Amino acid sequence: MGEDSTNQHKNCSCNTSTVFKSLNTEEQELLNSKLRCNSYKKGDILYREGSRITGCYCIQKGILKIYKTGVDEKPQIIALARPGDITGYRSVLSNEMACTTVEALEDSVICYIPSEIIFTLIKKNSDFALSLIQLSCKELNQANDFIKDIAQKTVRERLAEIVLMLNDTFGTDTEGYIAINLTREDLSSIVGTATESVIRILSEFKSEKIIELKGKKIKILNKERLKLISESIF
Amino acid sequence: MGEDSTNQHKNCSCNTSTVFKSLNTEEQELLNSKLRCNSYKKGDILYREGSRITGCYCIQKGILKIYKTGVDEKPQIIALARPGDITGYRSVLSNEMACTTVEALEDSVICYIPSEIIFTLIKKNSDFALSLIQLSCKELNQANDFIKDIAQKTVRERLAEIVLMLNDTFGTDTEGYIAINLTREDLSSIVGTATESVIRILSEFKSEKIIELKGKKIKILNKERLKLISESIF
DNA sequence: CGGAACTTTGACACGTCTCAAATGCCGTGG
DNA sequence: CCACGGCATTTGAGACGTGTCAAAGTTCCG
Repeated sequence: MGEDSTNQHKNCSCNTSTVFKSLNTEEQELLNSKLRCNSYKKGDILYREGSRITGCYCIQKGILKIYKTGVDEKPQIIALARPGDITGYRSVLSNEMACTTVEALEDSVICYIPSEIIFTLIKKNSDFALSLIQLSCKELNQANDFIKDIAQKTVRERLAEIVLMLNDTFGTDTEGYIAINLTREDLSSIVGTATESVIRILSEFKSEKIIELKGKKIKILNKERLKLISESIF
Repeated sequence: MGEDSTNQHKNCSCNTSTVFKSLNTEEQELLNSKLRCNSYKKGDILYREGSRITGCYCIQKGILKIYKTGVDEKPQIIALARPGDITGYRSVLSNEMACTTVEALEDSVICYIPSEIIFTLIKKNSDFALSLIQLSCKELNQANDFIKDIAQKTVRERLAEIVLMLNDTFGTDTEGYIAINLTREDLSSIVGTATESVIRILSEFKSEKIIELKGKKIKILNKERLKLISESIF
């Protein structure tokens, strides 16, 4: 994991990623001088839950799946990360072991940012610190929303919601299919249900002409309907 | 709500609360000069989901219940806050509407801290900023853990877990009962289940001599057993 | 081309929710 | 101080959603 280690600072999306946008030129150069971009192949693990990490990761290309391991080693996907997102900052800033496992869903290019730089930038630039706070607050709110959903909604409603979220987050390819390849198992581990339930409900959606399926790919045909389902309105 | 508004800075737990511990004397005085302590009665609402808040709240005395409103107005409790905890900082820092409703579970004394002070302190003191980041990261991790639990564990397991959490967080009175009064409905809204399910499982625990019940009060008799249940080990 | 991993379908069991009704508790007002 | 009404708790019965297990079909990739 992590072969092809290079220092190709140019065009690193770290500089334009929302949390880093508050850095001035000098600080950006400091950041660039310490970055290290690595390539990962589909299935590679960036780090595992419980391991110590010494920096955080900014995605340049690819998609990461971030999960916690539950009962019987069953994974619960907490988030998906795409280019521009950063991960690992939580454990770095709290100086704790990683609380999630992070795995590449596709071949990816990821920038490694050593902890010291993060701490230095927080000290130097309070706007950057504020951006980080806002980022974690945003994620916290999303997490709390999902707790509400998973506690109150049916699997069908949650699945509708997740499909909409994937569509908004990852966009669609030229044919209109959502631009992310998730196994049914991954999907079930996001929704918080059994793989078979995801399969059954997806084919219900299909026969109701709400979505179209081609292998792992999903295309939304009736976004309005999906939205109503996700909001428990029939 | 919020009668008895005074400026009794003395002994305000804000100063010793973890996030404020990194302030120097001068900064603490600045903070104190802007605080405003209010009393709230059981059932009072500090603020509602969707409303704009202009500061955050530090609990001196009492317990707050923090919840989101879901389908059919059904509340989902996201957190309970006790003396020393602060709430509302998330919406303040992101400059967004409140994403939760906060209600006093008991008669409480709460310090109001205007937004400007928080922003000023972040600018002046990067350690304070770091503390805030760490706080939100901690809450984020707890939220993610709970997502994993609610997605994978049974109601029985989650209830065991919540009872243990309440015991650790709020301690016990002289008789050994957990020092918090929650209705069965509140409990169900934390665990994410129906009120009747909470009642049934609590009486199971009781007949299995794992807990003792006296009205709303719960006393843990067999902590080890409860821990095993919460970890899906039979 | 072969094997492994993933997907799909069916049958079934079980946990949990819902609804309904009875009981218990508590504060209010007479 | 007691009676009342309202709210919380408890218990039961039944329905429904979801998880589990098993087996067959399909896709993917070396």
